[in-house]
Amino acid sequence: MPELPEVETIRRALEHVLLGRCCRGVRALIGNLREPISEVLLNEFCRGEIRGVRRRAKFLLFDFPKGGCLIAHLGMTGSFRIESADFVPRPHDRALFLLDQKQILVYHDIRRFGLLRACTLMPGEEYPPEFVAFGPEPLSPEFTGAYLRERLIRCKGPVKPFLMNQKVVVGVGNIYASEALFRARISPLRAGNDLASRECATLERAIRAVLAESIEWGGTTISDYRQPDGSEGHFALNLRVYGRMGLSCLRRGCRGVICRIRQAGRSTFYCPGCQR
DNA sequence: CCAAATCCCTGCGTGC
DNA sequence: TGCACGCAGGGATTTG
Repeated sequence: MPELPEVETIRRALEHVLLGRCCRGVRALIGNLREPISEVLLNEFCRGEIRGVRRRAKFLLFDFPKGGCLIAHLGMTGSFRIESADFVPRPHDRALFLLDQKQILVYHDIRRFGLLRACTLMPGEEYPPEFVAFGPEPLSPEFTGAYLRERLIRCKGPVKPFLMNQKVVVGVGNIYASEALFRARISPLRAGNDLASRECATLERAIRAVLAESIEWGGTTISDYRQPDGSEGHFALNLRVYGRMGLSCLRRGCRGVICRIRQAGRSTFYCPGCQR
């Protein structure tokens, strides 16, 4: 569930709590994630002062001395929280980062689609090598209507799954792809190469707007997602199509009813009345 | 090379 | 009450 706005919300909260703090060791608990948690590598590279908490795509990066870096992904159900050193682990807690001041950063993930991986970055290397194929950040200047047009022109398939391809643009998942297309009034079924330049520009602005707005609201809490302090994000109130199957379209003057269809194995929500 | 399908995983809601 | 089933979906992998 966590897409860019949720991960960015978590990043900001963790940065606030963790920057300058010290990690003295890591403990892996029962249960592998997407790949096994290497306690050995985590203890080698994720130790000492936490010098940065960054985000790229839906990944969080924690910077440590000597280029040490923790790559974390929340998958569908991952979350971080802070506990005191004497807490009793809960079911689905997967890893403990032992901090100073008798605190522990806990990584919790019910469905184990998440990832915790330690690596080292070479001097001057901003991101781990596995990130090279990523598309631009949607809130960065590189993400323009012209760029989107250039990519869409070679896309024969429907535009909605295309927006969720991290090689095209990162951070857009199932919820915000539907929401952005609604705002741009473009049907999710349209072939990418069918979109006019104007529509690409509209779509680019819609993606930016919906993501930026959601960050302001602290992300969308659908089921598991929580901010690190346990509070919910409130963007769910602003969702206009996602999860609204059978309900009437919220666009003024539109009498349409929101449909749910299946695209590339995922639910897509849209209004056939005003998305063309 | 691209796109669609499959798999991973667990909790929850539904229907019988 | 209990159980089978479908669904949720990010991303890696497989298949077409």
